[in-house]
Amino acid sequence: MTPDAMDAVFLALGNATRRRILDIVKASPGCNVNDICAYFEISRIAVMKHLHALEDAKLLTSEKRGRDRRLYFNAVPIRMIYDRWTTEFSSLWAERLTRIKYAVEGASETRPAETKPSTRGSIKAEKQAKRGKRKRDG
Amino acid sequence: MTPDAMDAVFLALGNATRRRILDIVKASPGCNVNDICAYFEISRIAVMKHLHALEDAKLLTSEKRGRDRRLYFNAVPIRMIYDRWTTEFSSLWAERLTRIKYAVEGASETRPAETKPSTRGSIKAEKQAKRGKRKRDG
DNA sequence: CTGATATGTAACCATCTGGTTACTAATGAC
DNA sequence: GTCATTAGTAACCAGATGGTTACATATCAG
Repeated sequence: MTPDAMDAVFLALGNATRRRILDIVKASPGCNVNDICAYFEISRIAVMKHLHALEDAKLLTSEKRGRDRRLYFNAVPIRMIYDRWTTEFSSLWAERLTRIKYAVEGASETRPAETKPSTRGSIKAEKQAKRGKRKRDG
Repeated sequence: MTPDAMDAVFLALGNATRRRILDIVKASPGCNVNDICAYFEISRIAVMKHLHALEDAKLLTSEKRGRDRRLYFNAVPIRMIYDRWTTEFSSLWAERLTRIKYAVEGASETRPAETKPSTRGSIKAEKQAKRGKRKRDG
């Protein structure tokens, strides 16, 4: 799953109205735009923008049927994130809250420090000031 | 999990830089702000804003230690969404892609229609027009 | 055809987002 | 104490987001 696709999915889900729309379409597949509008106080155009966002994220599919646009829920993107998380973070599901414990109790003096800080890039100044001295290594 | 909390989590995850930051902190718990900055070309202030967003979403915790702010990953919010999805959408994990098939093949004449369209709210006009006249006569 | 319904498009506006620079404050090393 | 380092705050800016109104098009019911 490309980062852009992921952005689209998370951003689409990052709005309560859109999550509600998703729930509604999931509950009544084949409904049209006005059906969705009936649930909200915002304008039809606003609803359509939400629908576009959800379609961009591929969380909804739609099909033109006469005057209507029929809407359907699509679980695939959620499934893909689900899969990523279950693999990516699977160890954490096992650990549960142990990371919190670590953060509070375990971290006193040790600093695991960096893993691969590549560029040491400098925006303007700020990092230029660092050139002279370096410490904390020996 | 409150809708606002959910918004915060999804919006925090809806940005590739923030997801990368999350990965970095997860890989090196206890790192400080400058450690994170070393991975990016953007300014430290921009990184801090991302860190604030992640802390708002409770995806990161931090602890002030001398000059440094030490950062730790927190899996709880992701775990909660994970749990919501596995229960909320569990049937869909079974169905897999059948909803797509339905959308393309199954939906021909039937319209499951609404489930509880409440208000029939009207923003300004648009829905007012549904009772009386029309204007498109010129 | 006439007119109502359903969707689509365009232009506008306020606020949020993600970035910047400039400056301030606290702490650690010598 | 002095000064570099780390973090925080404030003000600014371009572009995205989420909302609006006005208008346009397409289809369905007579």
